[in-house]
Amino acid sequence: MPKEKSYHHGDLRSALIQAARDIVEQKGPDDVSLRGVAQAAGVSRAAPYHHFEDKQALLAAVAAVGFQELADLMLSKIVSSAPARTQLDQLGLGYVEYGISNPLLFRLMQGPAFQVPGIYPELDQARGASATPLINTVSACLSGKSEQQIMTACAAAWSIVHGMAMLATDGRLQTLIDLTQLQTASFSITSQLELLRED
Amino acid sequence: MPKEKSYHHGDLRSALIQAARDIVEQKGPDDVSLRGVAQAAGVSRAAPYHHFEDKQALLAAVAAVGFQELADLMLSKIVSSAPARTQLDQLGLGYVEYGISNPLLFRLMQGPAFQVPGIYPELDQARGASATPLINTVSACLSGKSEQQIMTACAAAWSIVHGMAMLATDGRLQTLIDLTQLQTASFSITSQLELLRED
DNA sequence: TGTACATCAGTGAACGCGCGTTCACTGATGTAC
DNA sequence: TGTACATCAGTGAACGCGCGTTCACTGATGTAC
Repeated sequence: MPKEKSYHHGDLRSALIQAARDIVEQKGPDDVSLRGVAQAAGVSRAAPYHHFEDKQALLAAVAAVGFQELADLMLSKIVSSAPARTQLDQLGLGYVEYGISNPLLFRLMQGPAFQVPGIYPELDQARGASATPLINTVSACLSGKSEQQIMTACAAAWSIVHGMAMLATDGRLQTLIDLTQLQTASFSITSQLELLRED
Repeated sequence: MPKEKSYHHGDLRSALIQAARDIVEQKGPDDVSLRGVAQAAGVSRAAPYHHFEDKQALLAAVAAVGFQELADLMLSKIVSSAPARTQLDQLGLGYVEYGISNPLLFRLMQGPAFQVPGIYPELDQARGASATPLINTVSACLSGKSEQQIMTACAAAWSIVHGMAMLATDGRLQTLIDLTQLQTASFSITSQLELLRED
C-alpha cells in the first residue's frame, strides 16, 4: 500500500508493529531486537525511534494488538442466542484457541512487563477490553449472586482458560489430552469441571 | 560450610545453583547472567564452566530444584486421612502457593525452554515428579472412570491451578479477588468451580 | 611416611558479538504568502 | 501558481556496554609406589 520507492515509508509505524509481531511469533519474545525489526521492515536502525520511544514501547504496541485480537476472537465465538453458560464456554474456547494459535505472542502479552497499568494507555485499554467479556458473561451466569461470588467465579473461569492456554502452548497439556478436541465446538470447558465434583 | 579461605570452594555447584536462584527471584529469569551468578558466588567468571556445560544447563538445574520444591510442598499439604477430593484441593493450593511464593522462579520453571524433555534428565525427572501427585489424586477421585475422562479431568485441574498461579504472580488476579483467601486452609478450589455449573 | 605426578577446580585476561541508543545529517513534504 | 522555509521521517556511522565463552595458567588435592 505505500508508494513503491518513496523516501518516506508511508506507514512505518504499522509496518514495524507487524514486523515485530512476526519476529515475536517466529523467534520468541526474548529474541526480538529492534535492529532485526527495522531490518525486517526494510528501514535503517534508527528509523523506529521516530515512531516509538524505545524497544519496550514497540513491544507494548505489539502486545496491545494481541489483546485486541484476543478480545475480537472471543467475542466472535459467542452465539448471542445461546444461554449464558454456553456463551461462557464459547468465550473460554476463544481464549484458549487464541493462545494456541499465537503461542509466542500470547507469551509476550502475558509477560510481567505488560501487566503494570499506567505506562502504555493503549495497552491498558486493550488488556481491559479482553477481560470485560469474560466478566460480563460470568456475571450473567450468576445473576443474583453476590459481587464477591461473581468475582471469585471470574477468577476461577479465567484461571482455567489461562492455564489451559499456557500449558497447551508449552506442549505440556498434550501429554494428557488430545488438543484437537478443544477446537471442536462440542467441547465444553465448564462441563469438564464437573468431573472434579464429588459424585 | 566450606573451609574459610580455601582455594577450592568445596561445593561450588550447589553454591552456583543457590546464587542463580536468588538472582532469578530478584531480577527475573531474563536478567540472569552467568557473570553475575559467578560474582554472587564469589568466584571467577570462568569457574562455573567446571560444573555446568553452559548457562542454560545451570538454569536447568535451578528449574529442577524448583520442581522438586514444588512437589515437596504439594505433598506436604496432603492430609492422608482426608477424602481424595479434599486432597485434590490441598494439592492444588500447594501448587498455587508455590507459584505465589516464588513468582519469578516459577516463571523460569514454566519457560518454554525447560518443557522439552530429553535434554536435562535431572530436570525431566523433577518435572515429572511434580506432576505425578496431581495425576494420582485425580485418578483416586475418579476411580472407575475411563482413562480418557481421568486425563481430561487432570488437564482441567492442572489448568486451573496453573492459571491461578500464573495470573496471581502477575498481579492480575488481585484485581478480582483477595489472594489471602487462597492461603487459608478453608478455601477450596474445586468448590469454586461449582459456581460455574448451571444451577 | 615421603615423594612424584596426574588430576581437578580454580584464576584472569581476552575475544568477539549483538545489542539499544544517539547524533549530525539529508531528502521529502506541506504550508504560508 | 510559484517560491521560501519549517517540519518531518528517513539515513548511516558510531558509542558504549554487558554478555557468553575460551584459553593458557596455577594452586590444591589425592593417589601410586
